[in-house]
Amino acid sequence: MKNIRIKDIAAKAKVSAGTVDRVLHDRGNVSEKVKERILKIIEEMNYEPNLMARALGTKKEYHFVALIGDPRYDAYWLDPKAGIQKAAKEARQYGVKVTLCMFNPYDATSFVKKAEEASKLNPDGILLAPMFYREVLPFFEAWKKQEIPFVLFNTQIAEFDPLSYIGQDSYQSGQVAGKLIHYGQPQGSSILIAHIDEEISNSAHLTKKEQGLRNYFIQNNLDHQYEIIKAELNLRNYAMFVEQLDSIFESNPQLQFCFVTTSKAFEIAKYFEQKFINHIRIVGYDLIPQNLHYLNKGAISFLINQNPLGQGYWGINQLVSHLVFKKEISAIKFLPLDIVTKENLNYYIEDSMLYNRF
Amino acid sequence: MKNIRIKDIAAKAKVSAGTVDRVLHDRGNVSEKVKERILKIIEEMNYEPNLMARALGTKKEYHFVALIGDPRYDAYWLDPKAGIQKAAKEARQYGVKVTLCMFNPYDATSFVKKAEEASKLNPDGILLAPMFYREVLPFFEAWKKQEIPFVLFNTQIAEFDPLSYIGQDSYQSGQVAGKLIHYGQPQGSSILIAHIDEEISNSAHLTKKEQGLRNYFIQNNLDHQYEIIKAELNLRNYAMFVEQLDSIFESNPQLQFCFVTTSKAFEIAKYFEQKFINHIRIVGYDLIPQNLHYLNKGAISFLINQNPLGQGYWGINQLVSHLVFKKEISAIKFLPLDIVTKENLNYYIEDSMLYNRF
DNA sequence: AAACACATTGTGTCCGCACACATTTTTTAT
DNA sequence: ATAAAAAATGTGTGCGGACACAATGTGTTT
Repeated sequence: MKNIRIKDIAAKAKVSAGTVDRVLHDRGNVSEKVKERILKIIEEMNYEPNLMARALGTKKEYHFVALIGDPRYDAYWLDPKAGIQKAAKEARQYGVKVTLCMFNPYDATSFVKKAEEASKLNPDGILLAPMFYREVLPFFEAWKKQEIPFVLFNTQIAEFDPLSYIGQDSYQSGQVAGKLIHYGQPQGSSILIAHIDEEISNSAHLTKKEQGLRNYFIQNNLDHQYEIIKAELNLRNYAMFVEQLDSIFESNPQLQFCFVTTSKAFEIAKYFEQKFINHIRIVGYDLIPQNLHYLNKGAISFLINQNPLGQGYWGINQLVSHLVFKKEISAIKFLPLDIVTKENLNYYIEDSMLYNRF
Repeated sequence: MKNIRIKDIAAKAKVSAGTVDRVLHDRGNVSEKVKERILKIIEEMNYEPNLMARALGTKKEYHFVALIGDPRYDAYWLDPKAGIQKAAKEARQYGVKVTLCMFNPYDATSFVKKAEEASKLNPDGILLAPMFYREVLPFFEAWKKQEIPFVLFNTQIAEFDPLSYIGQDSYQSGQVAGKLIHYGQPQGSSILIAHIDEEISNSAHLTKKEQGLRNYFIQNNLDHQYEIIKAELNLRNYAMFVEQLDSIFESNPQLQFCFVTTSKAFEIAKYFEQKFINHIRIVGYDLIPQNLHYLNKGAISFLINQNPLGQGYWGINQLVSHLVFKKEISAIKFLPLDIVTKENLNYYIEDSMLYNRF
């Protein structure tokens, strides 16, 4: 049994293909009676359009904008960028163009400026990492009014229903970190939670990671065995950063673990290296080169992979699926919480990430 | 600038589209001179065929056979089967049909019988899990003679170059297990390697996993701190299975870890449950329901995910990519060594993570 | 009843490619 | 030199869908 075509439906309904087409696209100019008959037949025959034929016939062009951090300020953004570009390349032959608007991830003003640029381009869809909560809200409203669908990634924001959110369950990643620490030291331990280099008030996901970790111990009735110390650190002033760490580790000699909620675990590793500290284990996020360096040296025990490349890729992919192929897409797409260590690292880098999962 | 079409190349080369087409498909009947000219232009203009138009235009039907284990004998095979079926469904509209041939994974004769069935169907391609090394070799030869391309998955066999191999690096997964054990007990420990329910002589991957584990400790100069005990166990006779375990744990009271190289970690967990043993940590393979039960209870610490669903999916996908879309495909596709624990489990089983492709 | 507006339905072409078939050019045989 | 065979090249159609446009049909106005 072959696939049902518009022709087949037209034949069964004793109308022409054009009429069926009008019904399919709800373009009107079809009598109620015929419309219902056709609709019923479509239902019965379980018609599914041939997406390739559809894409082939249409010459509509789609223009998407990706609003992401600029890798020149933070190398983390190399991966999302690469993922976006890969998706853009694949979608090019379907008439999709993607413009990158890259902001300074440390500067809200820059974000606003680039978001304005993005708006001015009047794209058919937007993919963005809404790093600055306060600043992004007015844009959400504007895009909604203009009916420009947008997909969020990297940072979850519940409000203002986007077309889709791609990212990780930050809370759950904190739980994973809890497990790794607990498994590494079942008798109990002293843990430093370090939020490095991101404004915590504007970054809900950092708090979620922290909560996930804390709740792991509470839920498992281990909270009296594990002491948790929290620190917000900033690298703008490196001397001060070191000073703060000095003070923390001097006053807490019993510390055995360090959980870094941002991609800056390597900074802690570097500090340990300089101070000849090697008894404190580090769990962090993101497979950026500096982190990998210390992962391979054994200074970092585990990294939780947020698959930034995949996030960028699937972000564009969602836009394409929805707008070009008019497929149903899921409103939220959690990527797996990959536990990465020196031994399985190879399979998480490169663009193998795109193929190896669905 | 739009995509280059055959027409564009034809115009530049001052020939007709038909001639370009002949060159593209190497169908001959083109003079050397013209062929080279066209080839050069194709190169220059960086032509990439429109795959949708290609798939649309051809009415050729493809018939693939998937030769896998029957889930009725071992629930492990549910996942590969599901992955294959998902890929088959997606590929259906390109004229692809997939027939499943499922053998009893504990019975080489059954494998041979089903492999013969598969051959008789004279398919355009075969995806198979070559579980029985000796028995599968003659089929490889036959298929090669018949020019039926085949893709291997699940079990790696180096010889008889298949179109592609999909699976895990078994050796490296042993290394991961080593890391998990070392991290959990840095001072050294006593480890049981359990090969359960598979004939080790016919399953090279079990040995590779073992080697990976052993070498982890050797490479890190820890081999004098970690004592490794090896056991080959069989579940045909459960009483004997228990007896063997009894004897092992009685004579090795210092055991702290158990590394199960097959998907039968839950059998060890069950045994521990019955014997009220809870100080020995288990690392195993495969997210099958029984394993997940004990993972959630905490009896199993980690499972290494072989992503069997993905293996099935990508196996069919490779055949489709190669034969239907005539894409270049990689000869080997290692899937990541996912470290799965209770806390990140959800993201490896939900099929909401089955990303849509376009 | 003719003229017209408007609602409804049908027809044809294009999208890019593959392949069958038609046509032209070149080579070979007589 | 000419016919026949072979090689090289060109042309046309269909795949399934989208959409512009053409062609009906229906009802209203004068």
